[in-house]
Order: sequence, then C-alpha cells, then structure tokens
Amino acid sequence: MNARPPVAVTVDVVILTVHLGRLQALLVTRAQDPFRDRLAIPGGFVDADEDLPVAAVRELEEETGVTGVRVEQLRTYGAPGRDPRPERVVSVAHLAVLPEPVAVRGGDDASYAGWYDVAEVLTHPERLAFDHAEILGDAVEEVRSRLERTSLATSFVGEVFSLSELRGVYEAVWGRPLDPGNFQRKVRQTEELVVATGETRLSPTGKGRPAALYRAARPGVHDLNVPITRG
Amino acid sequence: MNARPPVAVTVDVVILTVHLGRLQALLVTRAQDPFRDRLAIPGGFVDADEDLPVAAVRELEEETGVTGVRVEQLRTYGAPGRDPRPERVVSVAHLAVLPEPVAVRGGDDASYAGWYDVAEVLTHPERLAFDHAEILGDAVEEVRSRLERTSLATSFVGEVFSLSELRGVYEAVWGRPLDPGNFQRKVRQTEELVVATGETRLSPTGKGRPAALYRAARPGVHDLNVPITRG
DNA sequence: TCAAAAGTGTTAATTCTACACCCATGT
DNA sequence: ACATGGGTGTAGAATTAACACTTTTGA
Repeated sequence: MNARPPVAVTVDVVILTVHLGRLQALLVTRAQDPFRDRLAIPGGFVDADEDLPVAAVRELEEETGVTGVRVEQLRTYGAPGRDPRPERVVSVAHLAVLPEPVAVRGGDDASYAGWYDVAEVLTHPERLAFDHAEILGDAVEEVRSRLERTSLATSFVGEVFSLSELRGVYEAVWGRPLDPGNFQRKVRQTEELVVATGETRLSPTGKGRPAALYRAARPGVHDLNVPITRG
Repeated sequence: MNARPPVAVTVDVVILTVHLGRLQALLVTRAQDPFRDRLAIPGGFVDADEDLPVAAVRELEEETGVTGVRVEQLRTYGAPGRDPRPERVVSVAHLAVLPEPVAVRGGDDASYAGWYDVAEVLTHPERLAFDHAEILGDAVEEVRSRLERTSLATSFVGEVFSLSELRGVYEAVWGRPLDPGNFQRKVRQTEELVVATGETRLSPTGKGRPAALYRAARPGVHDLNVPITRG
C-alpha cells in the first residue's frame, strides 16, 4: 500500500432558493487568494469527529444564521489540483434549500455574501473560484432530477404554502411553465407529498380567489431522498 | 477556522454483476483486524495526486485484474467512528459493473475475494465489516434507480447482447419479472440505448428462436449518468 | 411435429395534455 | 360588474400493461 498523503476534507454547501421566479444561490466573494474577488460556494473544513452533514449544517449556520434546514449530500470533488494550494483538498458537496433568501453576512474568508441568479452565474463560469462552476452546475442538475423523484420541492417553500407557490418552484427550477390545473391534481394525487391544512390565504397581490394552504407531508424529514410514489 | 484534523481518504468500489438471475457483489474477507474474517467492500487509500475515479479503477484492477469498466461515484461516507481505528477515514464509494463474475484473488488486506449474492448478504448485515452493509444497501438502491434513468443496464451485459439478457439484468436488480414483448419494444424505442448489430445468436440452452444481437448505443461512455430519453 | 424462446399485434386501462370553464375574492 | 388567480371537468393523445399469437430454431 502507499503512504497516506495529507488530505484536507471540506464540505461545500450549495444553498439554493427560489426568488421572484428565479433559482438563486448563496455565494461568497473571496477576500483572499487564491481566487480573490471571485465568487465561491460557502464551505469549510470538517472538524475532528464531526460528521459530514453536521459540518455542512454548521457552515450553513455560520454563513447565514439559518437552522433547521434539510441538508443532503450531493457528490464529492477530489481532482488533484482543484485547489491550487499545495495541500490536497477533497470537498464533499452538500445541498441546502431555503424557502426565501435570508439576510447574509460575510465570513472570515469572504468579503461579501449574497444571492445570485443561478442561470446568470452559470453563463459566466469564469467568475467562480476553483471548480465551483462545475459543482454548482451539477447541483442544479441534481435538483432538477430530484424534484420529480423526491419531496425536495417542499423545502423551497414555507411551512404552509399554496400549490401555486409550489408550482413556482418547479417552474423556476425546470425553466418552463406548468399547467396550473394539472399541477394541482398531480400534487394532490401524489401520496406523501402534501396535506391540506383547511386554511386559505389570499395571494400576495391581493387579487383572485384565496388559495388553499398545505403542509409538507413529512415535515421533520431531513432526508431529501424520500421517494414519492408515482402510480 | 479550525485546525485540519488528519483524515485519510479512501475509495471503496462496489463491484456488481448479475449471475444466474441474481445480483452479485464482489466482496473480500478481511485478513486483519479490525473486523478480521468479516466481509468487506474492496477499497483502499487514494494516492497523492490521484483522481478519485482513477483510484477506484486502480483498486478494481488490483483486486480483479479487470480494466476498461465504467466507474461512477456513488456517495461519501465520513461518520466519525465508522472505522474503529484512531485515524479518521472518509470513504468515497464508487460503483463498477461487470458483465459476468470474473476470477478473483485475495489481496494484501484480504484472505479471500469472491462473489456473493447481494440479497442474501444484506439479510445478514452483521457479516459485513465497518458500515459496508449500509454502503452496499445504498449502492443497490442507487442501481435500481439508475436502471430506469440511465443506460447503466448495458454495462451488466457483454459488448454484444440479446434483449433477453438485458431484460435479465432488470429482472435481477428489480426483483420482478418483466413482460418480454413489452420490454423489447420499450428498449428499442428508447433513443441512445441500444443499436442492432444485424447478427443473431442462439440462446445458451440451445432452445428457441435465435435472438437478435445489440450493442450499447454509447460504448465508450464512462459516465453512467447518460440520461435516456423517455417520450 | 413439438417445445422453447424471440418477437409482433391488439386491446383495455391508465396517465398525460390541453384547454374550457366555474369559483371566490378585492376593487 | 369585472379582473384575477384558484380550482374542476373533460376529451383526445400518448403511454402502459396484459396477453394472444406468430416466428424460428433444435430435438
């Protein structure tokens, strides 16, 4: 066997939300070299004896103050040279989803933290540090796929939500409009996805018929890979 | 930030095949503590400056002599204490798929390497070392899911294959019989999955009408996540 | 000619899609 | 009343699922 090379393990957290019909990501502007002034996905080193999702949640809290969100592993990036510094860095990318953009502040490594339109950032991949354009692109692809297989969509909305809000998530992530009527039926026929609260709420514009409100059928579940039955 | 704790990064390779209608995994029997005499998923440390999939392919070759197979990342296991030894071990699990069980030999850490029925092993998880029962279970779940979304099934069969062979893969992984006629149409209607060679071959039993032979539509592709269009 | 496996045809059930239409609210 | 967004009905298209049936081979 070979000698174990020194390796640093980090967690990167792709934090997504949908705002004004667009998929947004929380990115930091790096305050130091390498890649000073470039955008980066928040992340940091895993502590000793700290589990990976715990580290991801801690980083998320440190960056945004947000607690109680679902964090799920995406994939791991370990190509040699992906970090130009001498030490090799293997990064376990995670996904966190928020119902709305939260106020953010810069951290130690970051001069500024803010929300960016994902589609726009991905058309300028050179603005991202390291291999973070690849990670962000992969994350978006995964989210697109998980929307149709899991209950992930419900973590993009608040605790109670209307089906139009939920539809807006799918439309933003998939980038195409969905038929409101068909969406309504589909979601309600899907077991283990939403439960009606019995309440209604007027739309934010104040116009139109009030919408029935729902909750996620599995509120406490932190595992995004809850399969939703289909047929 | 915190001091980087020393962490070892390994790759584990879940090697699967279908034999006699059953999903099989290549496992080694550990020759040393911890978990001496228990079954384990082959794996080893990542070399310095070695990319993760390269390490997985190398480990696969060292264990089995097999080259040229598709290797795809599954997920990463990093819970503290998953390896009882003092050094923390983060394992990036990969998947490799072979068309048939190959002759195997033990390696440095293994007194014996052999093929095991996956369903049977998973009913006795205590026979597996570390968290390898979890890894193997997750891997099987992933394979089940990827069979319907990607062209993964074609890596379970040889370079040329009949559609019954391919159907046998689905039946073994999903654990239920599929209608031969419907399967035939479905596969051929799916773009980018198989192409006819024009040849035929008699079934192994020598009975029945010879089957038309096919090749995978994307032979050189090492990325399992080739989406197969549906509709 | 028979058994076996490959492959085709056919039909009913189900699911998807488009879109017409009704409902409940504020102005 | 009317504009607006929520929600239901419905009919045709597309897909799935079940299974009868034909084809091609070796014995």
